Amino acid sequence: MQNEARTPRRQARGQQRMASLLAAAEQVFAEIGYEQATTNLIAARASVSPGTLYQFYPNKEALAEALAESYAERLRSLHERVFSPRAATTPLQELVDVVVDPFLDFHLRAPAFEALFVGANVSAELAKRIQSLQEGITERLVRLMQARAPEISKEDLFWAAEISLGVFRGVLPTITALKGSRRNRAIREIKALFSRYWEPVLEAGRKTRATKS
Amino acid sequence: MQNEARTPRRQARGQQRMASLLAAAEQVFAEIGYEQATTNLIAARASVSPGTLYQFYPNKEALAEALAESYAERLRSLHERVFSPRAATTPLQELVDVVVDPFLDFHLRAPAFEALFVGANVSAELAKRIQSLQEGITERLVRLMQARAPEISKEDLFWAAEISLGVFRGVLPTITALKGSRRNRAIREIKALFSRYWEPVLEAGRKTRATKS
Amino acid sequence: MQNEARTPRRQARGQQRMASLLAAAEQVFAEIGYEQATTNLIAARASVSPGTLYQFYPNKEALAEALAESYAERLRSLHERVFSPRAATTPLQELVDVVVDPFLDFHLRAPAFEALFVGANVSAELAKRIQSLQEGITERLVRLMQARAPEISKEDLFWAAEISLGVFRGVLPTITALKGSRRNRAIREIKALFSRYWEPVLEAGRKTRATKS
Amino acid sequence: MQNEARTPRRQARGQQRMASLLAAAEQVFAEIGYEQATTNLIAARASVSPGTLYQFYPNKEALAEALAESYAERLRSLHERVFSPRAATTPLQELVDVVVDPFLDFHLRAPAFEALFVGANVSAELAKRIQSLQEGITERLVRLMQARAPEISKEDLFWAAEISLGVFRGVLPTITALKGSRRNRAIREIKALFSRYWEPVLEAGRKTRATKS
DNA sequence: TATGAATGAGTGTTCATTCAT
DNA sequence: TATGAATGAACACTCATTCAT
Repeated sequence: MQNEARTPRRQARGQQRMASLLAAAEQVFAEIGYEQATTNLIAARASVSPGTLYQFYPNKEALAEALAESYAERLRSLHERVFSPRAATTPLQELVDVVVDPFLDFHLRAPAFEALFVGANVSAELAKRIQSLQEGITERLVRLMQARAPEISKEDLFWAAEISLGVFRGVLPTITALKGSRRNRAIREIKALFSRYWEPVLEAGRKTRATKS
Repeated sequence: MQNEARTPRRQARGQQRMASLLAAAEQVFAEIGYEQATTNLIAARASVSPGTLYQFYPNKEALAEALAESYAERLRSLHERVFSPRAATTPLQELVDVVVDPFLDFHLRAPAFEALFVGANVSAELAKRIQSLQEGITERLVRLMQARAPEISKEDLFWAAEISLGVFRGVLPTITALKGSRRNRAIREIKALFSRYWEPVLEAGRKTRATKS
Repeated sequence: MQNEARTPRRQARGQQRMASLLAAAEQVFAEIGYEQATTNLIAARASVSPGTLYQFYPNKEALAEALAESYAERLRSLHERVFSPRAATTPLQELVDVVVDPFLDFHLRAPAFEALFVGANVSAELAKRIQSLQEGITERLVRLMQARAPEISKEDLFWAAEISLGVFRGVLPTITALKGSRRNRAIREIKALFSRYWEPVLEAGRKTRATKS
Repeated sequence: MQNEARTPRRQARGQQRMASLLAAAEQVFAEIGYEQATTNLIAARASVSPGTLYQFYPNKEALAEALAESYAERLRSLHERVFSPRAATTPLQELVDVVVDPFLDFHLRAPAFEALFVGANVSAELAKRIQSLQEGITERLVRLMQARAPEISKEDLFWAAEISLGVFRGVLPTITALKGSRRNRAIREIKALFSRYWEPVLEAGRKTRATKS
């Protein structure tokens, strides 16, 4: 009787613990990086003992994995919103907003993403999953571009996407370090950059087609 | 007589050791980052015992400092070459080459630059010197842009420079990870990006001026 | 319910560990001195791993500090017993007993006192606290002498106290090295010394006063 | 020819090196103690390389041994001066001067004596030689006392000597720490102590004998 | 003879992980 | 389930001693 009543409650409490541990890990990874983060610090941040942490996550990397999984989930929903069929026909200015804003928003809400995804010394398995996540983004971006500029070779589009993502990663620290109007100024600048960079790629064909029709 | 011959030879050996230790440190920092790098590993990489390392460098940070000093020196000579008065009048395409190529070359020959200059837990003193190095680059870039586009506000130019450097940092890993023709392709792409991004900033005024004359 | 019972037990274990680590440190400091003592040796003496030591004491000096604190506490209670108002009127022979015996007892139960308090390379803070402890003893002794011999200058009393403490420190190793009846013989001798040394200082006035009354 | 000419010169230079190394070791031992002293520091103090130090002294303890030997030599000459037959008949006040002053002088000129002779972690062999040195002093003192007070048991005299030496060791740091008039004041005090302490031992018999005769 | 580079075991200390309670 | 004490290998760094020159 009691067991039947307790179990779900216990499980609920367990879920909460896992969530708060994960939140603590995210904070700590974001602040000092994956390798520098200690499991004792994460446990303390979550106000539990180290033993408790290990009851829910078998080791430090499991926290990274769970975080990566959560990020992957959020990225999936992001992709559905961003890379919709509509994106193929949106005007460029708007497209930049439609792509950049959600990604920025994602990164601001996923502060440990960079810490985990660049240079973290994780197991080969996790590294592979992380890589496939990144490649997933590239692929989606290539497909979006392809839909808008079918006359451009897939290879050219791949490089444009690859570089675009590099650019995004590069300016991210600048943006997260900024606040308020200065952050908005930086965001305007990076959007201007993408507009100018993508314009010949994504608009050339459209103009031609527009002329033709 | 013999003494005069011997002493320099021993000192030469010391200089060589310092160089090989620094090279080992650079390798290791680049591979696994400053904090993750262990002095024992660096010593082993240089095929000496830990004690030998400490005969030449009093602590781990001294290696970072020496490396930073060497990088600063190279950056100074880079700046002189890149930010010459001529750069104010070079055609944009050429300017991109003139700016991007040396910086790329520098980073390819300074593999630990990123590891040291981004997020390494170094002493306040070294951190300050590193920051001033970075700010020096931004400043030079702003000044170069100002010379070409005096009609644009200094603030706008600052943001353009800031974002440009972020972009550069962002694509660097992509480029260093590549080899041969694929690397060249990526470099072409990033140059295209800079051309398109800078064009309105740096050419608008020039065209106007050209028209006027 | 269980939690209330369990937690104190764990904490009790911690208290025991701290005590046994402190005892081990005291032993080792006494045997080979503060600087020569290694934390690994102390941990081994307490039959724990080095990590355990550091769970309770953040560093080697913290052990010295805790020991000093414990010694200071014992000294305070010693002072209350020894430097009572009664001491001003006790006959000299008895006074020697009343002063020497408790101090001897204290040192025999505080074997690391000398190792810590003479020449140990500790932090400035701890060194200051130790010095104030020592000065406290001198001061108390001077005050006691003053109560018995108000006609003698404070400076003379200060020197008598200073030298007395030096004497005590000097004979301490001799006494701790001895056992049984030989130790008692040495103690008798040192008491004879103090009697003869203090007699002119502490009795001259008393006799005069006695004669007068 | 050259060899015959060189050898003495070389040996002379070697003697100088050994002396300057020994002086450096004495300094360093006195300043930071035997264990804390590093051979590299001693070599640097003598302005030679570590290798040179080891050319003359096979290890750190050899320096201590040589120093102990030098101290033993000085002690021997001290003994001859102090423990002369005359000492048996000198008035007590004068005897105190005759004994205390040379010993104080010796210790002020042998600053590493204490560092070496109390608690230094040296080989059993050296420890034994050091102990025999100390016992030599006790023995001489006992014999001197015996000459003055033949009616007192040898055991009592032994304890008086033992404690006297402890006293001396105990006040030595106080005296070496002082300078000028304050040092003289302290020396007066310690002499007063010895006068009062030895008086019953050394004078009782004399008075009796004087009365008898 | 003199140098100073080289060694490597040993310091104090940290931290991912385990385990008794 | 939750605790926090316990572990021990590994880290940055030191130093007595050796050795090539």
